[in-house]
Amino acid sequence: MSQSVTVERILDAAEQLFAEHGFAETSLRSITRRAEVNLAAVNYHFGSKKILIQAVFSRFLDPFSVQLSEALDHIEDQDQDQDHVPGLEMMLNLLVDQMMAVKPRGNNDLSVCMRLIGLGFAQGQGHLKKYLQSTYGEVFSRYLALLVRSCPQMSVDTIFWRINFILGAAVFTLSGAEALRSIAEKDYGARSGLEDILRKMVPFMAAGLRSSANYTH
Amino acid sequence: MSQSVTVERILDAAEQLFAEHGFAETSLRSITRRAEVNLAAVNYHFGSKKILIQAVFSRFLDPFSVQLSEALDHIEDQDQDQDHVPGLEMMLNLLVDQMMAVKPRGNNDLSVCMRLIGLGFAQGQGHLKKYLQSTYGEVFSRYLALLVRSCPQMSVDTIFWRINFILGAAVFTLSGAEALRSIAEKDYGARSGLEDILRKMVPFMAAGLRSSANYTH
DNA sequence: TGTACATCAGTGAACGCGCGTTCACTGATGTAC
DNA sequence: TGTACATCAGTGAACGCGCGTTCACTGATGTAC
Repeated sequence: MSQSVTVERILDAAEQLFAEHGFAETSLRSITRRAEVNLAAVNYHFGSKKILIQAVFSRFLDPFSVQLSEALDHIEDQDQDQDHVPGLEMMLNLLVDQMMAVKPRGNNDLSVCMRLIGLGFAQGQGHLKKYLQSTYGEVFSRYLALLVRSCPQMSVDTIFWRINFILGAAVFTLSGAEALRSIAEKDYGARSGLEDILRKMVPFMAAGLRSSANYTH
Repeated sequence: MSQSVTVERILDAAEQLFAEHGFAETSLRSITRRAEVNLAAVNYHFGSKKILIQAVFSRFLDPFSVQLSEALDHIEDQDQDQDHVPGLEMMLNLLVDQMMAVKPRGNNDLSVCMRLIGLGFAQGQGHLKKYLQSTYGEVFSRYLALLVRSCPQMSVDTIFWRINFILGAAVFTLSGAEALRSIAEKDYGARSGLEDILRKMVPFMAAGLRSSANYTH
């Protein structure tokens, strides 16, 4: 193995603990205790806690962004040939497909990664936002451009805010997905997988994006 | 004044710094430095950092929840008399009205409070979620019951998830409202107040809640 | 084949620092007699 | 009116603790001659 087993153990433990308690609230001592490795190993392999946090994101975002990028290539190629614009639901489902397809590791828990994304948006950690922006910003922008093209003609302002609304709905729901699923099961006995939730979002988002009336009060 | 000026100074400073950096990342030393009060004053007046965090929320949520509760009383009374169900847009706009109406303090910045709510959802701070649930859960449930009644007939499962989607859109957008507004202004020169953003959400949310098709893939 | 050296993963113990909290104390104001 | 005591907001300095990071070191493996 090119990567040492210690590195993987640290990343596994860090991923779980960050998702449970947040970045600032998780100490290197708790991570190395769970990983059953020496405290100094984190700074030996990663250099600092900051870089460890970024590495946790890279491990699942790298394969995801590569796959998504290829899917976008495919769509752009098709468009050039046939000159047809993909539907809104198709574009949203594409993202769900890509999320479900990414299986970087055996023990990978998608909802843990979702929770990390949610935390990344909310928590301080300015370095993390800069890192995510500079590393994955381009793929994200490409997807957004295609999504906008699939929306009915509307003002830049309206599109801008509605994209933020759907982003918020996704991040919020998925970062709390674990908890929400158990509430749903307890309250009315519905067991839903992560994919079910994502698919439920599609018509909601499509309808929201399409809604015409700027309701005047 | 019944409340000492020191207490207000601490709450003002804590509110701003929590919103900027998060709860764990903000030290009592930085709060008391900005408030220009003695470090020990926090523990003297509040007892602990935990209770200070809760007090910051109480200061703006208490007046809000009282006003909202009165507005809900009014709607429930009207309904009994006239037996008509308020529209979805009306219910959503009601919430915006209440948010804009609450002016607990002169220097109050609504977007700072919104950001705190967003952080409260995302950050660890288990004690905070318990506190918010036990203190404001009842008003929230009452509003939700009325909102559900205004939705077209649909399954419990669909309603449950869609409520979470709109909650996410609201929390996410408002907690980053300050940053998003400056991006919008820089990118396409549109200046929008907080109320503008909230009103833009109404048709989006109404359309999302109403969307009928459970799009099959 | 044997020896000297380099590289590298990992370790144990300590470093200095900033944290939330505590405590004995001050000084101003109110109250009882 | 004067004195003794109680209450209360606020203070300065220190407490012990857990934090991220550093450093000298070990022991295994690879490489050169």
